Amino acid sequence: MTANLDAENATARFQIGEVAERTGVTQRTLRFYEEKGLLRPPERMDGGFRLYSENDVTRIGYIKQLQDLLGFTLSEIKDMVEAEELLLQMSSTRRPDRELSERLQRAEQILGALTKQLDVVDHKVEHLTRLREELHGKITRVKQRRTEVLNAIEQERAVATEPEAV
Amino acid sequence: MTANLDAENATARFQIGEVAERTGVTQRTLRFYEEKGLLRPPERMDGGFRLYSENDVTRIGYIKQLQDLLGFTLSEIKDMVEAEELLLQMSSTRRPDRELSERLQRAEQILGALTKQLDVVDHKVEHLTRLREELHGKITRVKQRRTEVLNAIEQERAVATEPEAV
DNA sequence: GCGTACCCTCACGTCTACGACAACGTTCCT
DNA sequence: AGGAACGTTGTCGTAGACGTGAGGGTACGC
Repeated sequence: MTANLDAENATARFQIGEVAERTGVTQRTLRFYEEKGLLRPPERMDGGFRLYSENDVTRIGYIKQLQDLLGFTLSEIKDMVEAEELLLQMSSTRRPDRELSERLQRAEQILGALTKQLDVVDHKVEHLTRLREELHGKITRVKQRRTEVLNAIEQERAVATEPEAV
Repeated sequence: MTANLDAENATARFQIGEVAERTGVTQRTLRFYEEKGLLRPPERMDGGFRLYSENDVTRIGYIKQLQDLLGFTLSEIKDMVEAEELLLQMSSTRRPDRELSERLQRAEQILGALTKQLDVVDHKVEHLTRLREELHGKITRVKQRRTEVLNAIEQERAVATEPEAV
């Protein structure tokens, strides 16, 4: 049982400060995510310092995306990244066969999560494009009004400048 | 000075319960929005019951949109709806001229808010479409894996069914 | 004129997603 | 070996966005 040289191996590790800087989230947030199960507990140095992998860094970006773009709560995001986790496990699974039905079940589970995300994304895009149209309409109308007002000002100035003769 | 028969006049009024039901937000939330300046204080019946106009109802929907779709905070939304307010006032302004520069300034203000919104919408759409592509990719990959697993199961079954002769 | 459904204003509670210390240990460089 | 920079686990605080009663008034159909 070749120990746990699980997929990520000779890749670089970063400690929390660097990760925070690179991802733009605070150290507190990183620990918080870990505490909430959004990030698997990273490795530690002998002294207890956290060591994140490149993989973790991308996952953090993914979490931020789900949060900022889709407006998911952290507990929803947890489910999502768990699916992602499964996906990674599936891709790099070295157990060659056996438990085929289990692997199938995982695939279905991941598919479920992914299609759910896609659904949300599609809905959002749809609503946003609708909103975009509305905004466009409003903006052109306001611009119209603005030029009207500008013309009025123009006229007023002309009248004021003109010598008071009738 | 024809009293304040401001734009909304002989239109129907609804009390808070009905508005809550129609808009899908709680009564508490409606009062909260009012308290926070997101909704102008509605009229009241003699007894003090709130009376919302159709206009208010649409505005509430607008607020929800800004919150759910764009992820704005309520204080940001407040600015937005204030701009909307100005837009309505501008459209229905019966003061025919005078204060032209003021009207211009309002137009600019509204334009600012609207273009800001449009910016956010565009950014969101862009990011979302990118995310959509990623999801699509992942989904097809997982489906690929799934069919592989299904084939493997198929084969296993075939082997199991086959009589044990070599 | 009374019952019931609806509404009012406080005021405190809650949940999420962290921020901000305190008190203390670790690394690493010189 | 010592000190600056960095990290650790608590614990408490906070801002935003409401939820949840308490205690009481209002609308209106019968």
